[in-house]
Amino acid sequence: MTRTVFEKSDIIPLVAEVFRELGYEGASLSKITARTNLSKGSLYHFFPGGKEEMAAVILDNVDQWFISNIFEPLEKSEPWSAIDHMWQEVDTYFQSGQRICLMGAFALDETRDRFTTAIQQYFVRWIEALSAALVRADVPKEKADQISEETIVGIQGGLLLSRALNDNSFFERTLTNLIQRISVYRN
Amino acid sequence: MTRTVFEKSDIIPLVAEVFRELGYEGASLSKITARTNLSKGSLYHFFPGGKEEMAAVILDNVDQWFISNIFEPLEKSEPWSAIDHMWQEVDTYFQSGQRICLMGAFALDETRDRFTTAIQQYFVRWIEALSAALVRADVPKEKADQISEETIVGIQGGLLLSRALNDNSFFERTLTNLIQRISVYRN
DNA sequence: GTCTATACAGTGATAGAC
DNA sequence: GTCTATCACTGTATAGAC
Repeated sequence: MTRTVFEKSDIIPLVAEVFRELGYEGASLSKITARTNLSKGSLYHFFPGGKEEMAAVILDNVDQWFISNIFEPLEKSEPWSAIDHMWQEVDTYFQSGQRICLMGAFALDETRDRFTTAIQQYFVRWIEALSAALVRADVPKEKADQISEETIVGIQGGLLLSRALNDNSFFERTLTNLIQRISVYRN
Repeated sequence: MTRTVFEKSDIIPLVAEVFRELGYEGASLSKITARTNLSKGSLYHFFPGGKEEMAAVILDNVDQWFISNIFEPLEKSEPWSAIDHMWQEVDTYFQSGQRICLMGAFALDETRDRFTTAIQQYFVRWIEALSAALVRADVPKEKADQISEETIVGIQGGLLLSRALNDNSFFERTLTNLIQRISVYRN
């Protein structure tokens, strides 16, 4: 019998999706085994620290993705092209609002206290990277900080309400408004 | 031995706080018995439907509170005084960002699917009530809808980030910005 | 590296005494 | 209306065969 052998990197996105859909407490090992087609034994081979390690690795993975695809461009590339790029990446990453933000979801219950620094760093870096880009685009620092915070607030709030209302168009509408609002500072 | 006899209405806020802190899955009956000083037997006396009924009753309670204190004023009172009143109530209800929104938290995992209509109705009514107030304040309907959505998005996103960053000042800052933004339409 | 079998604490829920 | 005792089940985690 042929058996598909998985690498850890193949499993992570599968497990991530379970956490995303069910939350930390809701993502039971049985749900995870069902989704990955891996037994508990195998899961513990990859993640000796169990469920908590799985979540930690996944959060790190999410963070790395955002660093590569969003934060570093904001920090290094030409500001407005990086910002334009951010909107595209955000829209596809969150699947137009059908996918939630794991960092945000974990922040809303006591799961936050397990992963305090990971969650905090993610949002701090996002806000600071966007603000820095705006500053490089000649927006005054104080104003840039404010717009950046409002933008990340808008993205997270938009994702939440998109799910709460079960309305796919809601997140798109939120993004459109945010883009319009930030574009005022374009020359 | 004197025993304090509880009424259902006394228990609800205690149980609500457990759900708020731990989420639906995290709020185990043992945590709830500990917080209420009531045995499982007593809890099932008040809530024969168990945990799901507890959450449903609590969500209904939250909804009723918002209807009385925020939605109806927005729908009936002088628009700008109702909106001013909303900001005050929101700030104290969410304890300047230290308390999360149960409706929002439940929306972010599969708990949403247990309470779809309750969550949906809450946010729909809030958005529509605020928009209606703005329309009565002579803001064009389309613009009013947009501002209203942006405002509720801002409140929810602000609550989320306030917790994620563990920064009490964040929610206050968000509220200040939202108030400033909406006040542009004041005459 | 994958599995099955198992341990054992905790889960939501019920029965029945007081 | 409150409790204790107990239920069946699921939770995370581990041991050890292959």
